[in-house]
Amino acid sequence: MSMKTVSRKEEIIATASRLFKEKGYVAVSMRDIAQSMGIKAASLYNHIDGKQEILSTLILEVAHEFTNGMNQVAMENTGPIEKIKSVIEMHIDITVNYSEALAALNNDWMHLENDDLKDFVQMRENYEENFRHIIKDGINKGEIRPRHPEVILFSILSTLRTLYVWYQKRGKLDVNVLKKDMVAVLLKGIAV
Amino acid sequence: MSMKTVSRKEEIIATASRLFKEKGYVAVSMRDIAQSMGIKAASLYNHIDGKQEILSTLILEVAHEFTNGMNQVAMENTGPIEKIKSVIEMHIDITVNYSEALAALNNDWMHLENDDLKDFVQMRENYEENFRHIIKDGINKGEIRPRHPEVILFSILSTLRTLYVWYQKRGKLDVNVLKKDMVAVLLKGIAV
DNA sequence: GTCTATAGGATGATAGAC
DNA sequence: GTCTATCATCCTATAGAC
Repeated sequence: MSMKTVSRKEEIIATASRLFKEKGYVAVSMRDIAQSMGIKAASLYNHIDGKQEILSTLILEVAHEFTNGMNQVAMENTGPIEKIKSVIEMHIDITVNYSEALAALNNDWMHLENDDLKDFVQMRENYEENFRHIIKDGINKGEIRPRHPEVILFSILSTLRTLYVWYQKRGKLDVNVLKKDMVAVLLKGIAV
Repeated sequence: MSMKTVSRKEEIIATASRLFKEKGYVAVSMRDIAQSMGIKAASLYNHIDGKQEILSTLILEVAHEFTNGMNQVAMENTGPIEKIKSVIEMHIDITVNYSEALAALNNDWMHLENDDLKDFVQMRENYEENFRHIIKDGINKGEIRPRHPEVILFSILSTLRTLYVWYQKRGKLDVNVLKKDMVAVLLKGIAV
């Protein structure tokens, strides 16, 4: 039985995530990150290549989680409504597990460079396209109301993507209550 | 009959808004803004006090719009559902009119300083508190389903606050169609 | 693995000429 | 109202001692 060993690199990335969440990637300096760890900025470079590597490691790890999660849902042998329910729950699970990294993913992805940027944008487009397909399928099968698919897609995704902000602020609601209410609100609306 | 005169200061703020939307406040330099206008950075200071003034002018103008809009809705002599409908429509109207400034309001408000920051946070809290009150009132009166009020509040607000991203990306849907579908989706959900 | 020192460049802002 | 020149400061990153 061994404790999980947190490498210095992982520690740097975790510290940076917290700072990025507060001020954003560009406004956080290597000195800020180092100071938060009680060392000097130059020491960081013994463990990482540079500031960019922190950002791309942080973002791409979570982006892959979303991509994998969505691909699994797309392959489920269930109906559209059940799939959307799965997407919502998957999104909530990832939010809870990676809550610190989600700010950078949502707000600082445009500061990725070269292939990292391309990969991220591609994954994001695929994700949305998968979701869009589920919604259109649901409308065709009469399980989803015939509203503009983009409005439905955008409405649900906005809520899910911003969840990390509220999940922290509101004293961490119970995950199962959150899933239940969120699914109900997004699927059934709020009006009686 | 005279054309609206756009002062140099307004031009600076409009240019900055566009740049802030792409890269964020911190990543945009005074040189970037000046170059976009075809002048040198030093010339900007003849019209504005500094970079901070651009940000605070930009954000606080829109923040006041939201505050005034919400205060008007709160004073309406109607029921909770009608009030929420009004909030949604008001939010869409402001999004359409100030689409360039909303990125900074949503993503860069933390870079405001001193009283500007305090004022913004205060306005935002009041706004949310007004909205929360409408929702709780609706639940009490049986017009809104008895879900966790924070989930309802967060779900609607997230969608409305992110609208500016989608409104631009999706080739500017017709505003009235958008209002109708958005109200329907948020109030009645998506499931048949 | 951390330090000090520093290179090399970008940044916000000012002074003063035109 | 815009320019050039410049200051003081901050930034990422590297070199080399310990």
